[in-house]
Amino acid sequence: MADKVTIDDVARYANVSRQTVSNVLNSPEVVREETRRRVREAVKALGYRASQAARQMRTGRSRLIAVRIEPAQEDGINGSVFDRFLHGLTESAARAGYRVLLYTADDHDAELATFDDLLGVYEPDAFVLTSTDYGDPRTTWLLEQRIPFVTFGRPWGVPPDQDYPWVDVDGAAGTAMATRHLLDAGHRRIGFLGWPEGSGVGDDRRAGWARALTSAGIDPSELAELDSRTTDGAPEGEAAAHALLDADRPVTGLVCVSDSLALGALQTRRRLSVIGFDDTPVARAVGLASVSQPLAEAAASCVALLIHSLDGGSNDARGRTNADAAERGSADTPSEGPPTHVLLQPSLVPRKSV
Amino acid sequence: MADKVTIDDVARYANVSRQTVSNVLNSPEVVREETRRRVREAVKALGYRASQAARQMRTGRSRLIAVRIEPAQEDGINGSVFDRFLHGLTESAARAGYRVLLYTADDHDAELATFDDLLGVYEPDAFVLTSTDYGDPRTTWLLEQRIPFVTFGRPWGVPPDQDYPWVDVDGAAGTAMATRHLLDAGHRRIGFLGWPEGSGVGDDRRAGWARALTSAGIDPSELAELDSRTTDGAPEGEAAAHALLDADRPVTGLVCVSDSLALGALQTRRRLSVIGFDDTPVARAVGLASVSQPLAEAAASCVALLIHSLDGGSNDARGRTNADAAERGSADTPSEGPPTHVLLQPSLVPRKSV
DNA sequence: TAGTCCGTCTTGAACGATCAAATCCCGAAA
DNA sequence: TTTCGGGATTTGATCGTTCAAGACGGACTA
Repeated sequence: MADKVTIDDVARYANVSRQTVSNVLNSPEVVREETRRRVREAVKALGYRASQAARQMRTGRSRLIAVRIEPAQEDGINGSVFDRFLHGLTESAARAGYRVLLYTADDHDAELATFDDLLGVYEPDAFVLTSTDYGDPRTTWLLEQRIPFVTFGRPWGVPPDQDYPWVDVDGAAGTAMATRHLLDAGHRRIGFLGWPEGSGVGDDRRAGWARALTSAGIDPSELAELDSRTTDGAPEGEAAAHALLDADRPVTGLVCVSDSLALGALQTRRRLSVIGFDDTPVARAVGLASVSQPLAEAAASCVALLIHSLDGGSNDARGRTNADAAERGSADTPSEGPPTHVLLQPSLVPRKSV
Repeated sequence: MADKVTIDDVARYANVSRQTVSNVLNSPEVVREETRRRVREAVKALGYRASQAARQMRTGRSRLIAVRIEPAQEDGINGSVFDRFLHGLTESAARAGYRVLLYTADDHDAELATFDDLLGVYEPDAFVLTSTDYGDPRTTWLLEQRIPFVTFGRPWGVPPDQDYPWVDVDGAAGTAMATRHLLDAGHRRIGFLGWPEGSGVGDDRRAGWARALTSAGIDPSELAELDSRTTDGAPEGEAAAHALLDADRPVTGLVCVSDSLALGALQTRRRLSVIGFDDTPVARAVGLASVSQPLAEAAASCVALLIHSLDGGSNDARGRTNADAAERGSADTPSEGPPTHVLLQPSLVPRKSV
């Protein structure tokens, strides 16, 4: 393996100084056309790539984005959601010239300690947080330290003065879409299999179902007997589905907050149309219709928001997310404004379960 | 946020020189006890942590381990295996003072290019490769460049002169265990639902099933009619299971090469004991017995092997894997010898499907 | 003709750590 | 008393890059 090619090697080869090479790479506009060409040739000929470590020493920028990898979920089959998000994140980050650094943490306190540690040692430029919850201490801490970050997931119940950039998928729109799909197929008794109250994500998805039913003319008083709350898991879903099927006026369709619960509902083997949420691999495997989150795009949006605050918005076009499909939230000034929010629309994947 | 604490700040605070502080951290044995204590206090008081970038410039070591994150598997429900492995890797690496850097690549060629790119820019100290296949160009390239790496998965069909460290789980032992479990339960007609020939992993798992049946006195000529090959997926598994159940002498038990196929077999709703492979979340969800790979330990072993070749084996005890549970392969000299191989034993998770 | 400006390029310093070599200090040996 | 040895500590140089300031030269102006 040839010895490391440094900027001096390139400079010598192109008959210019270090700084000129550096300028060609970082501020090409200050270098004369002809020189620029010569330097670029030298770079290519020698296979030069700037050492990130040296660059970081001078600029203080590591081009690293830190993400916590969650332990495989004990409670369901939804682990692959994070997996796909992480894959998208790695890909989008790479396109923008960043890399993803992983860390783990068992709880919020451990995570704060890890923040501090990482910042002291590897100095990541930003963090991406997932599964934020009510009163999450992590966002507060990062805001205080003025460390750039984005969350994948809206801030449920965070005081509005603590605003920060986030990306999320409109869960309510997803369940509403699923509900409408069942309505269109002729169903009138459409139940909801959800989590216990208190989960921002879960309550949001329930709201979408309720909204769709109400605007279809279903009497709001009817909703209570169609609604069901249980912890996540296939056995729990099976039990809850049985209860809804054995009621006086049984349901004929079921919108579920997760594929785990939906899988349980399918296992009743009763005559029932079921739609799950997250389009996990198991949904594909068993032919379960499901609401699919645009995870690759969510990841791309996260990167785009980060790049915006890191590079001051002057990033190259390659790293941009498809903004057409994104609904910008609050009426921010497009540039230089307060943090931006991106709410993406999910889609329904119909399969034989409906 | 306080300004960055440098080694000079610590030196001043403890009334020693830079180098002494550095020595306390890297070669404490050359520093006098009393000085060591004073420096350690200063480090704690100021919250000093060595900048990785500066350290890397001098030492050439990045304390980064690069891993490719695989796209969510299109073909099954086994994605979570990689997920859990990655989690374990991150955790074990952190314990040993390393961090995991992610990258993606669509094919082997793209991956080689990414190797080169990463090595030029971020200079990871090592790579962890997963899903290696016949004649994998990546291992050859890394060996040529003398870049440390480990693979999770044995080298199937690699010339013996290209030896390198690997960690794997003994799939044959897993299917043999599953088969014995069914034999013990009184089954005599135990089929195998496997992948088409040509996959190292798949052939190995089939061999374990065959071995267990043969040593239980089943006539080897009987195996052919118990064996079934199909591509991965629940529908494929369902079809194949039906075929085995509708044969002249139907099977009563089924050992499967994956949870996807096993899930399909369960969907036949016939009287049949089924055991899957990988203990994915869906197995837990539907009560499918499955062979479980010790992924956290596999990850720990990967890190241990890497640390061995990176730090010359002189790593601290914290990062060690539990070597008791590991069977060392070939008779290497423990230290300074050729690459080490670790073959781990899976375990059977019995559930209501048996 | 001299002065000013501007575009282009070069030089010196700095980022924060470690390596290699020099220095200091103290006790033992000559 | 001087010399030597060696443990403990310090000093100077270096890794590869970018920042800040300086140098150069031609054009334009006064």
